[in-house]
Amino acid sequence: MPQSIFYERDLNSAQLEAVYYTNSPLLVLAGAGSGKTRVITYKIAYLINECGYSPENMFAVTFTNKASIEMRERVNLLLGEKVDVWVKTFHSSAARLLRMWGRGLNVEPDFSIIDQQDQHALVRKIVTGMNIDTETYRPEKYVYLINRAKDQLLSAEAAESENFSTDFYFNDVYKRYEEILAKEHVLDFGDLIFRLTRGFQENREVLDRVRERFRYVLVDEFQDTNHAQYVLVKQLTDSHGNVCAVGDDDQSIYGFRGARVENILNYAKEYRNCRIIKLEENYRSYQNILTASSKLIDNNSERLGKTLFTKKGEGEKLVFCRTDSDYDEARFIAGTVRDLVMGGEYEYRDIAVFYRMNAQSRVFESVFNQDRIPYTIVGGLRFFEREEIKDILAYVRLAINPMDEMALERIANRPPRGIGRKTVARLVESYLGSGHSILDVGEDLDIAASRKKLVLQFVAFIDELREMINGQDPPSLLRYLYEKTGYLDWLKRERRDEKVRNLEELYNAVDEFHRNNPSSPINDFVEEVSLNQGARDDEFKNNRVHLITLHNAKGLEFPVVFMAGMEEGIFPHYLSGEALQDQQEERRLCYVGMTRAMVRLYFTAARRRLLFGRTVERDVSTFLSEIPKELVVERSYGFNATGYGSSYQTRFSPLTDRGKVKVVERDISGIEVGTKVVHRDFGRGTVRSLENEIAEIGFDDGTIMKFMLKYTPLEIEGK
DNA sequence: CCAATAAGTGTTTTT
DNA sequence: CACTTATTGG
Repeated sequence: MPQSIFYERDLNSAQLEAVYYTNSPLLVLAGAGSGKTRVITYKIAYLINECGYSPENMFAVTFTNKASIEMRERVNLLLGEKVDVWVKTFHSSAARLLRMWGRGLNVEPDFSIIDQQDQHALVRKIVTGMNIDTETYRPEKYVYLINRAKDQLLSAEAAESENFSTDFYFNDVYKRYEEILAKEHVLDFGDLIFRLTRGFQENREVLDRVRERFRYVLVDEFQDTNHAQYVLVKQLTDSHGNVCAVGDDDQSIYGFRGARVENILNYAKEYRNCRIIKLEENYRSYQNILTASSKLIDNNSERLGKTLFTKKGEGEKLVFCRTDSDYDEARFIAGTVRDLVMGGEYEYRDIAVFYRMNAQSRVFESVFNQDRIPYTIVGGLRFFEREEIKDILAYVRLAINPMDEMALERIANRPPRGIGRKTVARLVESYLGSGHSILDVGEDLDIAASRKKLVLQFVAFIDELREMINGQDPPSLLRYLYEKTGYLDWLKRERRDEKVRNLEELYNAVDEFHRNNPSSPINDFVEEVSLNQGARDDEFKNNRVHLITLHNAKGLEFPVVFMAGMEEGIFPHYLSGEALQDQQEERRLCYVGMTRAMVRLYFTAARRRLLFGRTVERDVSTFLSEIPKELVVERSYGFNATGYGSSYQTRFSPLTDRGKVKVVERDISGIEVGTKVVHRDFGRGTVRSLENEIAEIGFDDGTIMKFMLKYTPLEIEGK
């Protein structure tokens, strides 16, 4: 029984119009914090409850996994049950459709998906193989160009005839790259969209079937679509025009991966009768934050132009603090976080620190650890990008797709089993090279007998794994894989404790996947992971400060936001390019960051910063000079400042100095090595060592910290 | 033929 | 700093 939804109560008039309007294609220009997710979710509910669409007719597409998870949750909440609405990222929808239709869309149904790391390794191999100098002809440049070509729906042949790149070797590299991918049944991220649009073009019946199913399409963050994605949306909708795109040109921050803001403009032109609705009331931030961000973004030209307003009051002034070093910057933020939380008004989870580069998170990690401030890093070195995880998954990949040479090369000798580079090269040459899979390797293999035995053993194991995929449940398969390969033992022998823990965590993830999807084969897990869907979703459950890149922060909001590293060269980043387009994209990124803040917004900049092993001096970011002075108060921190400064350590480190923490000695009986515990702020973990009532605890997310048990808010799990 | 060690080099943002 | 390549020793 669908619960009743009070559209008039929950939505303002512009939002309401956007939800109710169904007569033609709709473009919603939604300013930051103007309730765009609300519009999309209510519109889905409205279409289902009032317009006769069924849930499986709906297709809502987003860019990030985070956004899709959140939207799916909100749709389910609104409709009162788990419904079969497709809410997915572009890439995972494309992967799913390609798998569903397989050869109907001219792809091999067993294809593997490679990420940028794999792409890079492959291109490097190609370039080396061509005997070109990798210094002057850099693999990362070719990866970039290939990806951009695919965003433009340009095959290797088309790229050549259209003179896509003037690089001397580009066309050769791209062609060779495509040959290898085709031979190995491998697709990269760009292919997922490219091959789907091409498949639709070549097989109209399939496209018609898909259109019959998806009768209404909603696109979130439309300003981030690239050409290929734009074409895909058109293919799906131009027959019926049931499409609603939501976006904000001021928040376009993915130009570097082919996103085109112009799509927003073209959309209105190309879809005749397109209706445009602007959402301009901001529900998130106080006026000062809104004014400051508006003034900043005013410096960009070529905007569609929206005027955001809020009914909230002025609110707090923004704060700017210049520190001597990056460490002081982190200490200032840590101290302020502590003050805010001690003040009782905010919790750790209300606070976020934004930065331009992942590398900046290190200092925060170190200082926050010292100061016992619980934090979580969003993005960064992702769990599924770690070496050991990719190794194990490569075994599964190879078992699923025995043509996958990249997977083979990755794990043939991990753990070391006497199958080195040369031997692998020979295998590749005589089998994969001639269209056979690794499973075809037999006695006729032309290498020394001792080595041949090793290879045949390895092949037999992969074959065995392949059989298990259908016969065994994923967790058992994984456990068997750990043991039979000796991978886990190898790591233990090498004392790579963290990697061992990560493999245990991988097992847990597979186990959880299996519980949630009892009938799904491990293939589905691998696919989720390949598309980075497997991101742990418990991030928000724990009460922690969020450390997050500006790009990852899009779509989120926090009462308190720190924007760190506001220094020329870092933000705007010195590699972002001189072109006006690039500068403006950096400014939009700054705008995105600022508009995440609800109540308090802090900027920090360090005079000196240790970057890549070198100390560099930097000026304050020009972006700060674009914000009206009267909205900002300056705070100082450092040797000459009062209050904080170099005396910080002695003043702050014992918690009791602050006078606000009651010290109660805690009962520590029952805690020993191996005990599973729950920390008030840090969540679940296991005691790794215990000495003089000081315990070292390894938390589930991999962080390790030491605590004096008497003073630590710790419970034994389940007690 | 393979693994461990030393020297050298280029550093964004993400599906 | 982290990651790749060159060298040496097993």
